Amino acid sequence: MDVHGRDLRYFTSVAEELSFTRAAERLFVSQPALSKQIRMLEKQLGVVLFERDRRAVRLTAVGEALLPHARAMLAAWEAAQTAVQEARTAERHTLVIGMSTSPGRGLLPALRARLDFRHPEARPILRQVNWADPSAGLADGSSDVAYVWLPLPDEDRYQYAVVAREPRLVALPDGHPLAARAASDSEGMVDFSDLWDEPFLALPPEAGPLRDYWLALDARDGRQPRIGGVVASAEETHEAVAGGQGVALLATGNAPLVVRDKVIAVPVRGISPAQLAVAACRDDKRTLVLAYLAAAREVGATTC
Amino acid sequence: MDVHGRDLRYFTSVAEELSFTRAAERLFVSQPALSKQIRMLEKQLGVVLFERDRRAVRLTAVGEALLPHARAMLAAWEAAQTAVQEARTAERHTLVIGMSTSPGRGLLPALRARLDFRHPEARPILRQVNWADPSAGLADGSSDVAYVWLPLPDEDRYQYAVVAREPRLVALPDGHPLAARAASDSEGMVDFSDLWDEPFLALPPEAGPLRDYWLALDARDGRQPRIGGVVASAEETHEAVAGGQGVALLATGNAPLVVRDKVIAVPVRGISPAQLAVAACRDDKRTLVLAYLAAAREVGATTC
DNA sequence: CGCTGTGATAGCCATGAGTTATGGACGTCC
DNA sequence: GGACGTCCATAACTCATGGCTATCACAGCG
Repeated sequence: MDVHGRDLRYFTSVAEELSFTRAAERLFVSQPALSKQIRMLEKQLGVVLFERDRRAVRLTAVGEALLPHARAMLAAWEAAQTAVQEARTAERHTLVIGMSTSPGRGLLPALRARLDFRHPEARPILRQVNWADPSAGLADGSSDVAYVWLPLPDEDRYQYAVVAREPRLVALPDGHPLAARAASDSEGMVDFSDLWDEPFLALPPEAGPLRDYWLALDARDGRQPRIGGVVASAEETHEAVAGGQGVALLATGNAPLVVRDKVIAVPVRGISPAQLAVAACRDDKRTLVLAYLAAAREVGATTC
Repeated sequence: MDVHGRDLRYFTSVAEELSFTRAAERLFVSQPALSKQIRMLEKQLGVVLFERDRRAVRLTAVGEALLPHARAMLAAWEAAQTAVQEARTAERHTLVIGMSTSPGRGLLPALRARLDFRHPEARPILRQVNWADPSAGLADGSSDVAYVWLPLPDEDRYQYAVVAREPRLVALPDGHPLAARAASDSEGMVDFSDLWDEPFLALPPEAGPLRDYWLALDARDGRQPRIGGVVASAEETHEAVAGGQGVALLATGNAPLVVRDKVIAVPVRGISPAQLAVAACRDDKRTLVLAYLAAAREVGATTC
């Protein structure tokens, strides 16, 4: 039914040398082994491939018919092997970088430059992941490294480096009463306690602890937040805030993505700053991944 | 180094089914066997071909790269097999008919018709063989059946059927004294004893007993013949006789090939008639060979 | 909770591909 | 003409491999 590639190699060698002994030493096997294999091949095909005269070995018509096919298959296998190796190195040099929204803040070019310097062969690929996955693709392996907001669910499964630490703002419709209150504040801020009764836009439930974090559950003294809607992208957030469905906490660096038209953002007193990190799976020891994390640590040291 | 075709089959099956279990039953092997083989293939190539998630199996980028090559090789093997089978049937239907000179006497068409009747698929091929080989290619296997003159060297190696039995003539230059003697003979013949001292044209030494036969050694009472030259074809014989190098014995049916211009042929008294046979190797039991011999026997029964 | 379906693992066995040693048929050389 | 060398085939053995069954671990589902 099938052939072993080896048998084809043996066959072509004997066909080229027209001698079992010489072919055997060219193939680095013993002559009886070669004889036997050729016999097995002939038996399998039900034909005679070589005419073993006392003094000479020569191809039969059938052998002649097989030879070009055998050569073609061997060449095809060579090609297949190189294709596999190429795919493998391409894969080794590819780094899939997951992110929810563009991390901005000049982070991507800064890290890219550091990666390029150490690993010019690297081929980083940027990948947008829905906000519903707080690990930005790490959890299901679709990203090698990712820009994530802390805290991560299952945080001990990951290794990470914080690259930005920024106060959180609240996004409001521009006519909102709290906007005026902030304007009258000495620092232009609002207290989070003033937001307790506001309807909030939340991440999808799958986001787990991250959803809680952006609702600032820990700063509510045990009170349940009112959920005004679920959003899974900057665009949705803008629309929902402008439409009066609720307010939403934002990292400072993300404000430009949401603040326009009828939406403003105001700093909030009494909640912890947001932390953006570059993360990877804890057990991932691949060179490029570690290099990207190292770059993140360097950049993080200067920006935080 | 090489692959077993089976592994490629297994690989493509799993790639198509994206399930080891289903692929295994499609391949009529157990699921563990399939798992193991795929692992071995991956180990051999040093790459991961499938990503086995708990719930799903999918091709890696490397697997994707291998798949088309694997398919191509399987297709190539299919093609190779059909090529071999075609060559085999072509070979089975081919009958190489060896002959020294054209046997003439209407034998070829008569036998051809009988062969066609029984085996319309047969593809007889006529092959001219030098007179130096009295077996007309049977000895070295280059002919399957052959028109030969008896006696054959190693006669027990062959099976044969006599298809013509004819008096032998002697070819002479037209001015030769024996031509006149024959003309005055009551039966228009010469006695072989009259030829004892003539120079004879002989077959090459390799022809063995056949050379002796056409020198009619047995009718010389122990006297050695004088050899006027060596000939290996009808054309050479004509030239040599016409040129006076010597005389030569001929089968009646072959006379037309030699007798023209300055060469005549005269019946000889005192030597046995020539016997033309169709022969094959004794141990050759192939259908077409036996059929041709049977046809020869039928035709021989009517002509002898 | 147990049931089902999937892939991996373990242990067993037959086969297959390799080895060395040897045999038989020719050529060749002294 | 006998000794030897060459070449392919055969024999006997070893060990890896490909197959099997039985079983486990885990996820999804009723």
